[in-house]
Formats: sequence, C-alpha cells, structure tokens
Amino acid sequence: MVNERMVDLGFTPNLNAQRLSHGRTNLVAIDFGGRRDYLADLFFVEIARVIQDELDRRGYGVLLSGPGDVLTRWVKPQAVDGVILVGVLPGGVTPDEIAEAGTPCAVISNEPHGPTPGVGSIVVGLESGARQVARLLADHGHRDIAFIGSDRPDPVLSAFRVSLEALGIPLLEERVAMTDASPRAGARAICDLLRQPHPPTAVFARTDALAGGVLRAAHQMGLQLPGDLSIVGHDDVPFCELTEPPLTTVRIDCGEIARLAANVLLSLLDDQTAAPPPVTVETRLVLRSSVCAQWRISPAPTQGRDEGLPHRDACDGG
Amino acid sequence: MVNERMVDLGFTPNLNAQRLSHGRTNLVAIDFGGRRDYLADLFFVEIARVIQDELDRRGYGVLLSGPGDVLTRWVKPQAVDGVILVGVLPGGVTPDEIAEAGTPCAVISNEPHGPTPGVGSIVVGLESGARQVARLLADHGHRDIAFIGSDRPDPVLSAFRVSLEALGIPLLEERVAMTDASPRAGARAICDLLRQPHPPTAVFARTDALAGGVLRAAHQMGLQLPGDLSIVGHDDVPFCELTEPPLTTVRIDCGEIARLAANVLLSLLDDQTAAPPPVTVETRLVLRSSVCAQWRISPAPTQGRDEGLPHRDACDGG
DNA sequence: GTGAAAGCGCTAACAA
DNA sequence: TTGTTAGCGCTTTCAC
Repeated sequence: MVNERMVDLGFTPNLNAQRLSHGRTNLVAIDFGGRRDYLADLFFVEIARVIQDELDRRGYGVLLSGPGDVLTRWVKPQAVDGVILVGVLPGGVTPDEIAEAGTPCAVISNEPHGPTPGVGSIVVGLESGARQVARLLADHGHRDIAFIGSDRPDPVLSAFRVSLEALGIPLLEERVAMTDASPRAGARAICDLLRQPHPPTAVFARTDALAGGVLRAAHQMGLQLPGDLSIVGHDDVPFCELTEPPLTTVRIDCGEIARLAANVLLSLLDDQTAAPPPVTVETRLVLRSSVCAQWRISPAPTQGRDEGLPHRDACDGG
Repeated sequence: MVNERMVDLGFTPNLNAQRLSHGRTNLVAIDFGGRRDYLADLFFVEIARVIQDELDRRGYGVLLSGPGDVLTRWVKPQAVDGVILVGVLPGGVTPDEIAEAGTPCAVISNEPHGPTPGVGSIVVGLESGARQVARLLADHGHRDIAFIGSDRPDPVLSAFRVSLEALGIPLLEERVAMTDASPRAGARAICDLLRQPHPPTAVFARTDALAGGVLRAAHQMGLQLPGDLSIVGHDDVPFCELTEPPLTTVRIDCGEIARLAANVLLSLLDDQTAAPPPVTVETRLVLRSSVCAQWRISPAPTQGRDEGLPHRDACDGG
C-alpha cells in the first residue's frame, strides 16, 4: 500500500543497498580474454549481443570484463553472480577456478570442460566444418591442397589433415603455411605457396580474414577465380558474400553458441550445484562460389605449373 | 598492519558494501541504443574496446546497457557513476536527462550537445568526409553522380549535395536512392540507378555494407570496375581493403572518438560541475582503387547508356 | 496489512 | 597505530 505510493511517486531503490542486503548482484561478467583478432571481432559482437539480450531479459546486467583477471577483479569481490568465458587462453583463468570461488561459469571453447558442478561448457565443434571442407575439395577433384593457418595446435588443421588423408590425399608439410592472422599475411602465404614447384589448386584459409588476403593476392596476380585457384575460408563473417567471388567458408553459429552459453549460466544461477554436460555446436560448410572443380591432370612434380603465373611481383605488394 | 595481514591472507573486500558506503560504484554504462546496424557493428567493437581499455585503466568497469532504458535501469538506481551514449536515437534518452539525474554523461553523435554541466559531447564531423568525396568525384571528371543511403535526414547526404552544387554539379533527385542498410539493398539500388535513361558514372554509398552490395551487383552485371562505375563507400570497415577493387571510402576514426569520449567522462567523473565544450572528430577520405577518371562525354539525355549494360537480369539475383 | 529492529560488509569519524 | 561506533539503504524477521 505505502510501497505502491512510493513507486508511483518515482522512487527508485538503490541497487547497491539491494545487492548488499540481498546478497546477489544480478550482474554477469563476460570475459573475452583480451583477444584482438582482427575480423574475428565480428564473432564477439554477435556473441556479446545475444548474451546481453538473453540475460537482460532475465534481469541480469552484463559487465565487460577487461584484459585483467576476472577472478580478482569481479568474482572475488562478489561483484557478479556469474561469468561467461569466451575462449580459454593458455595461462588465463579456468572455469574451474571461477566455480570454486563460488560463482557459476559458462565457457565457450574448442574442448569440453567438466561436467563439473557450477560450470557449463559450450563446445565449438571445429572438426565438422574442417571435415566438410576436405570432402568438398576432394569431391571437386583437388589433389594439391594447401592450408594457411595461424595457430598451433589447431583442431581445424588436424581434422582437415586427417580427413584428407582418409580420402587418400596427403596434406604435404610444405603446403601448410603458418602466419599471423592478418589478410596481408594470407596474401604473402598464398604467394609463397604458388611459387612452389608443384603449386596447390585449392587452399583452405583458417580465417576469412586470411582468405580475404588470398583473394586479394590472387586478383593481383591476375588469376581467374575460382578457375585457377579454389579458396575456402573459415568463420563466415558477413563480408564473405561480398567478396569476388563470394567466399565458400565454414560457418560458426555464434548466435546459437551465445544463446546456449547464456542459458546454461542462467540455469546454473538457479542451481549452483548442477553439473550440466558439455554441449557441442558443430561448424558447417557454407557453399558460395570460390570453389570449383579441378580437372587438370597433375603435371609431373619436376616441371610444375610455375611459369604460368603472371604478375609474380604482385606478391610483395600487399 | 592488521589490514596488510588481511590482504596477505587473500581477503577481498565486498564490492557492494564498498559501493554502498562509499557512494560510488566505479562502474560506467555504455549504451549503444539497441542498434543493429549490420556491418557497422565493427564500429561498436572498436568503440567498446577502446572505452573499456581507457576506463579499466582508471579503475572503472564497463556495463553494457541493453536495449532498455539506461536511465531507469542503471542511472536512477545509482548503479553507475557515468554513462557513455553512443549515438542519440530519436525517442531515446538524452544526455541532459542523464546529467540532470546527477550522473555525468558523454555522448557520441552527429551534432554537438551543450555545453551543459555534466555532459561531454564528441561530435562525428560527417560533413568533412562527404565534402571530400564530392571534390574527389568532381576532380575525376564525374558529372553524373548518384547517392545510395538509408536514413533521412542524413548530414552526409546534405553535405554531399551542397558540396557538389558548389562545384556546379547537381545531385538529381532521381539519383538518390533510399533503402535499408543491407548489401542486398545496395545491389538493388545500383541496378535501378543504372537502368535509368541517363545512368550515373559514379556512386557514393552511405555505408560500406551498401557499397559492398553495389560492388557485387556491378560484378554480376559484368561491369569493369572502376572503369564503368566509380564507387565510394563510407565508414572504412576492415573489409574495404579486401574488396575487388579495394574500396575508396570515408574513414571514421572510432578509436579516437572512443578515447575522447572516455576521457571527457573521466574528467566529468572528477568534476561533476564541469561543462566541457563539444569536440569534433572529422571524417576523412581514404583513397583506394574504386574510383577512376571519367572522360566519357555525356550522351544526350534521351539516348542514355542503357543498352550497353550486359546481364541486366543479374539485378534480381542477389 | 503496518511498524520496529537487526543485519548485510564496508567507510569514515572519532576516541583511545 | 588501533579500537569503537555510526551510518550507507535496503531486506528480512518478528511483533503488533
């Protein structure tokens, strides 16, 4: 009765007092591990947005945890009720540490965590997409295949290699290039790869940013795409449908991943003792136009296709 | 002495109690106004990241305010010490409302706010870039120029039109297309534009996403770029250097903008009564390869260039 | 229904 | 330096 009046008169309770007395903050920290992945950022927007949406609806606020340590900055001081860890970096906080501190935690990563009480694990099934790429390239007659990546170890590379080998196609060590994650690095890598005596007819780039660089370099060299070189990316960032040709790539369903993460956390928030099993979201191939059939008969290893490539010097440009 | 022992023993003070007693939260809300601008998202990542960096360094946490009302959700309940408003949407909260509620506020928007005590205003000077585009196209001999946008009123469009007219080039009403913000819409718009009896030789797309659609459509129509059509985008999102040809566009320096916003807020946090003058960050042209000289003599209005365009039907594709 | 009182964990002011 | 006490503004409990 009296309370209703107060509300009507525009009274707003002090959240901090509420939190202190009630013992819960209705705040969740989201920790991106201080990564700065160039275009992969697009993931994070999507993930942050969906998580924010989902949690906001249930009355939770979202705190952007900085590059510092979530544990000491937010968890220990009891400033948040839960944490979402996006990716687990070597040397960073582990979900178990957070859960042990009494705060539920959802992790998004490449590998399953738990089941452990208080931690929910969303696994990005990177292998499926990689397998599909292997099959796609094999089905299109490619035998000389390259890979451009930037991390070791990389589950995508492993799955790609294994799948290729299962199809009777070796992924030669000189055809896997490891660089940094920038488009420029991708451009340089493909140039080196094509300069080899026995150049690849198809390349799988670990990220779309890298693939973008490959595309750029290929155009500068005057190659016909995808005729002279088939290209597959990874991540399916929005610009993939705008490249020339539109990029065939592997899609990571960030929306789904974020939704699942938010929801395990929410359930953990209701019941701290629950130990939900890991949930996997598989990546999958998205077909566009940057891959085509390769019917050329492989030349003898000694003579290569090398002299056929125009504008070799474009490689050092950018 | 005793205190030191507590710290050593791993004691962490309860933030909520601290906040209640100390009267400050060391939290800042950042409000993106619930926008979902497709690729323009890239801005937000950059802005969020820089703001987070800058504030974190000074001991402030960053709260992602959701699509709801910052005022009632965070400001009134005294859950944050300050607010950063990114863009001011019609019908949304105004910086003055927030300042009047006793919470300092920094705004990033197209137009100056204040000076008002408690609000800092960072202005994105959209006109400069637009002017530079007008001059660029004029200098390259273009006289038949189109614009593809998605908002009205749009300071970019106004400045572009005025600058063009000052150079003796009218921006005909039938050459400005208003659509939604997707690349697909851009593709459709350019198709319509090129179908006109007297088609443009250059087009200024209000966003890079739109420009991406234009690029796509142009390729599908078999146009030579930039020979047959010069294209300028706006925003300079990272993929601009990966398109074919790389996109000439207008750069918005998000990092600088965010840094300034964070810093006015910080100074306002120290002195609530300050009324700093608005600060403008000008946009500027970034030259790449999607614009070239136009030496073709304008044909008589009645005959047009229409029949010269191959693959007209590509327009409805995607 | 309403009012009074204790306590959430800290800070700040004062006394020892 | 250290101990004590009174709030900060709410929730919860227990009377009335």
